[in-house]
Amino acid sequence: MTKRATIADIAERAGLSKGAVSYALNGQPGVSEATRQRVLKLAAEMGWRPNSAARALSASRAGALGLVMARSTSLLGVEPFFMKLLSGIENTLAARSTALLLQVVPDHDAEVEAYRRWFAERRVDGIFLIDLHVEDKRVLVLEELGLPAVVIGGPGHHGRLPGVWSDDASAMAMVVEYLAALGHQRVARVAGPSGLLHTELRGQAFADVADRLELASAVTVATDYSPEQGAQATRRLLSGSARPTAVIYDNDVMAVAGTSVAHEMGVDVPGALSIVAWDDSVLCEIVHPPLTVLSRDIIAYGARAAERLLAMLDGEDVGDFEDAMPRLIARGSTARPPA
Amino acid sequence: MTKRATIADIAERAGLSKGAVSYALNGQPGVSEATRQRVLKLAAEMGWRPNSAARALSASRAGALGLVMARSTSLLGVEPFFMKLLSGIENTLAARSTALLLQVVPDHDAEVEAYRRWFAERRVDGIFLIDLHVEDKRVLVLEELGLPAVVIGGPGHHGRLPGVWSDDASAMAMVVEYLAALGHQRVARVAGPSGLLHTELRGQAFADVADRLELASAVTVATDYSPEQGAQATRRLLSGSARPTAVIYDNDVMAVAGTSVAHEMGVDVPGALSIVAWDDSVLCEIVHPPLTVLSRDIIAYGARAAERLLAMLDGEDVGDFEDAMPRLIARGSTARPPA
DNA sequence: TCCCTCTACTTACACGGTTCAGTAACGTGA
DNA sequence: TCACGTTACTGAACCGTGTAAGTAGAGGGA
Repeated sequence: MTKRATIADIAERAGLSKGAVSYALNGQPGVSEATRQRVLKLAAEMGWRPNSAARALSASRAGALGLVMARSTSLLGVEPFFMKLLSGIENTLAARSTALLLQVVPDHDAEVEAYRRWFAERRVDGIFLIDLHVEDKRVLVLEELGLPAVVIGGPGHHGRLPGVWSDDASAMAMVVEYLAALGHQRVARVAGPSGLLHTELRGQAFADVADRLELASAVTVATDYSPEQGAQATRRLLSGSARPTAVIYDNDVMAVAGTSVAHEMGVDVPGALSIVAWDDSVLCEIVHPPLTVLSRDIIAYGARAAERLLAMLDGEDVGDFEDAMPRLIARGSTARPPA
Repeated sequence: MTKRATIADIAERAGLSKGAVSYALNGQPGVSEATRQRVLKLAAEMGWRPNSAARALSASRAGALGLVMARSTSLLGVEPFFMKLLSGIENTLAARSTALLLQVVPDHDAEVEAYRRWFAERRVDGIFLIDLHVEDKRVLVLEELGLPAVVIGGPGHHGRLPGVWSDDASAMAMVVEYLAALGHQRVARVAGPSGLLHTELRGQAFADVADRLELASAVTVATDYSPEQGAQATRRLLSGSARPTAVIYDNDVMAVAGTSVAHEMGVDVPGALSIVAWDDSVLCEIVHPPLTVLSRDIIAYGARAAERLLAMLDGEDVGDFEDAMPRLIARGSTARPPA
């Protein structure tokens, strides 16, 4: 059982007062350079680390940020997106030795409840808000509480909170233009849940570009992001009379599920059907054929969000941030449509 | 901007001292029932919640538990296992309003560093240790620090810390016996990283049961759990002269990757090759054919671990816990071997 | 010599909750 | 009437840091 040293212990060993030791440790003026070095050396020897509770109490700063994931248990963890985002956030936070509090809840009501509790208990200094919805009530709650937050998602619907997003509309245009250039006239889209802002933005962009390019058909099917619904949507699309020759999936797991359904129905990919997945992951590379994807650096994306939230807590006036546009990585799942 | 009430605010409004209010709020004797009700009502009205830092400082208890994930970025988030485990842990913690601190690091050295920091800063009261290795140095560090912890993994190699595990050896025996009963004589195993305890336990069990059943061949290929290596291992196995007729994969994503490789090489599943995946997920259900799996209730598993860690912090003497044996769910990927 | 400034500290208090040691007020039994 | 116990509180100390305010001593200029 290791003992944990306090400032008082160091002060006693150094023959100084607690105050002087505190100044020395925090790089504040008020102690001589010789004393400072002596104190720092002593503190390192004794393995001193500030007690986070004491510091939080004194500074009225928790030294922690919070992230709540509202996900039904069935959807949980099938998408690599979150773990990558978390990893990116962590990289930045660890460097500033700020902790991350995580909570998994079933819905937005529970999420709001978690925010209120964290706020009232002063557990966190700020929040990462993910899965932004259209007219998202969570934004209102955070604004009302005055709890600093960065919204991962946008543009729009994030109120006065700074947002971080990637340009989904342009990316969607790029994909559809690419498919049209290959000769596809009947393009379908297997979308995420309809309340989600980026689902709506992509949907709008999809309709706009299909209109502009005068495609013969541009159908959208809404899902809950789960592979089951992705498979089901694919079955429906491939069973219809005017079967699409290309399908764009809103996430990687649905694209993998869709590819599997195509096999099952004897539809050749990419000979008879081209497939594009939004967000890359190892999954997309190992299915047969490997999937053409829209790839983002999600880890960097998380890091950007964390940097902005930290800057916000330092009193900086941070604005919105638009990440680099997703890259289109063509693999084996896209080709010219059948003649 | 909502204001946060303190005990002093309540005391003033109630015309009492801070001490009396504290007794009333915590159900301690020393106040009349009438006063207690008045204080509780006032506290609810004012939206009072204990300041976690103040309580932590006073009680020398952080009110938080920690979990560190040591994973290389490429492996990150492809396995549904962790999110389910987290969800199970959270369910239990939320009920006791204990927070969970999460950190993602690249390796065990960084993980140990995180433990030391959390301990020195008094940020957490306990730790969930995951991915137990053979002769795991993290166990030694936690024991040395005297930081309470529950080890998710075992049996064995978890020192004096309580462990929570599922009976992988019996499960492995069950699967191999099932395959042998179908008529398979050449069974292969695509395993996880060799240092991991459950990889070793499963490997030992695999060898034992193959021996006992006098199988013609029982090869094991080690991987890093990634779908790439799963695919590569499958290619090697299917290219050899004495090709196996059944393969057991240590996780779901490698099994999916392996199925894809079989398609790519024109090997029919399950006609020419049977496939079994360890740990179920939606992924296994949506590939073609759906995979026969070993299924565990991972959410419940996480909940059990959390309950035990909380009990430990309450001073109870908790022992080890062996979870229910994984269930074998036969789907379309297993059949009699070719004649 | 006196006064002023600067350095290098010390002292004291605040943060918000818990808890221990009093202490009035009241009832009770002899 | 007094000793005694109980109830329902109050006041103060404590947890470990951070920081504003105060102070001794040195040094310098007139």
